Amino acid sequence: MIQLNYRDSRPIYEQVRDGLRQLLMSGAILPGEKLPSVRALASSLTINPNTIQRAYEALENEGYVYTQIGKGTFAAELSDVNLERRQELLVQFDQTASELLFLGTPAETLIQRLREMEEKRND
Amino acid sequence: MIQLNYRDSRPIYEQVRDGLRQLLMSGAILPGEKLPSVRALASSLTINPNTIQRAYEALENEGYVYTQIGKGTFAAELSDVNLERRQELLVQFDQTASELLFLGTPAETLIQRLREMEEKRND
Amino acid sequence: MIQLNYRDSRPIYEQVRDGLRQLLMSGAILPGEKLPSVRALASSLTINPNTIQRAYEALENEGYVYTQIGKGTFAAELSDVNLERRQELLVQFDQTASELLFLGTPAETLIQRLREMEEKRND
Amino acid sequence: MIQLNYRDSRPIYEQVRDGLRQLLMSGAILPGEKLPSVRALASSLTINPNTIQRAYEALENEGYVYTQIGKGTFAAELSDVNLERRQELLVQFDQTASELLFLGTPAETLIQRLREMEEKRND
DNA sequence: GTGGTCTAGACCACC
DNA sequence: GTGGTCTAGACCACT
Repeated sequence: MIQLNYRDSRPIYEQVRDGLRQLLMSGAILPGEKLPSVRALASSLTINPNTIQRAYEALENEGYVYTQIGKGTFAAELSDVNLERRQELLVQFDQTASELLFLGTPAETLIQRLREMEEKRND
Repeated sequence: MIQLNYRDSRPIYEQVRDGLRQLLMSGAILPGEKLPSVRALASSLTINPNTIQRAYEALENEGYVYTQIGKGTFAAELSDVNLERRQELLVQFDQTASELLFLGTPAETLIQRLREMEEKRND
Repeated sequence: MIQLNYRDSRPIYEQVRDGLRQLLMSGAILPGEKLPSVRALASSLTINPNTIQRAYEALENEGYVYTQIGKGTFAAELSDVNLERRQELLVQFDQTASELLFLGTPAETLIQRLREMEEKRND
Repeated sequence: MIQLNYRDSRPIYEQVRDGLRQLLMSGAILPGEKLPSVRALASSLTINPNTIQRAYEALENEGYVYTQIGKGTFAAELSDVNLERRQELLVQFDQTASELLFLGTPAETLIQRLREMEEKRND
């Protein structure tokens, strides 16, 4: 379900957070659906529950999930995702794209990639 | 020359690395040109030379600069920049863009941003 | 009657408690009037009766309602509301206001807000 | 320096966070000044460093402090405090004030309190 | 020496 | 059973 890479310099909770975000984006987990419990996911990834907890907390701050104490953690609606997160992504998009252009990547190459992603989403 | 932001959560050496990369990308430092010496830059930013050293090492690993022992550090040719770095950037581009699309950003918005960046580069 | 927000981090029983307090404050439930029975409210909100029970207990501790065994729960007179609750609110008022002032909010802004609330109450 | 109350239902890290915020607001810690190290404060309050860490993290999210890894945690400028925090406070102000008014507290009483706080700040 | 992350294990509040 | 908090103790990255 989620791939952890212990050689990666990114902390584990960030890898979990990003992996879950990916699952939410891919539609593998739909809005309103329950995410695995902290303990369940921890044992399935054989890491400590506290680490999962941090990942869930981070996703909640971004607006991707909400939690009901005593009930569980659930996928939120798209519209609930933070404006902050959106802005963060735009900044990152600009930085990445401008370096790619600088390194000689033709803008058309990037544009085509975007169009492909869009198509895939509409499948 | 380089703006350090101590409130930024990124470590100083990453800020220096990114700042220098920016200078290289903007054309402020041209291929073949000598970068300031480790000590000079350290004292001008009033930080530890070791921190500058780490930044230079990172840029060398990316292929943005090369070092001639006893001579100094110099800006490399574009074509020398690592394929790894290019790959890394493409992956990041895809991840960022797909999340933006997922969050409802129209592909056209991103494409327009790309076109604007390209124009700016050709000024 | 009461809006539950499952994305709110507050526990359900606090949301019920605050919602009822709001109804009492707005005059929707007048002193002496009977509140809905625990079971009725529970089924109307489709939550567990225990949760409603906790909310009613909390309001009784604050002095906002009183319970007659076998009869039901009733809205109390204003004068019966706990001094403790009043004290608690004053402390919170001071803390909140002083931080707002510290952050540069002009006292006049806060005073105007107070005057507007007062007017609304007298409608 | 900071008073912990183990009977309080608020978690310890929130009490630490609020206590520190108070110290920042009172001018006991000035912008740019270094806060005690995580370990130092932990041992002085005889609680776990992780708990202090959470408090510092929360204050950083609010914009009250910034941290330099390897250096320490420092008090930020007022202007860096989050808009979110400001809005949160306004909501709390309105809720508290309206309940106080409902309970019969004259608006003039609250206004006078505000004026006194303002005077104290200008000493 | 500083903050950041992680584990193991525990207890609590909520539903 | 679920998430939230806390402790004790450890290791790592950064300066």
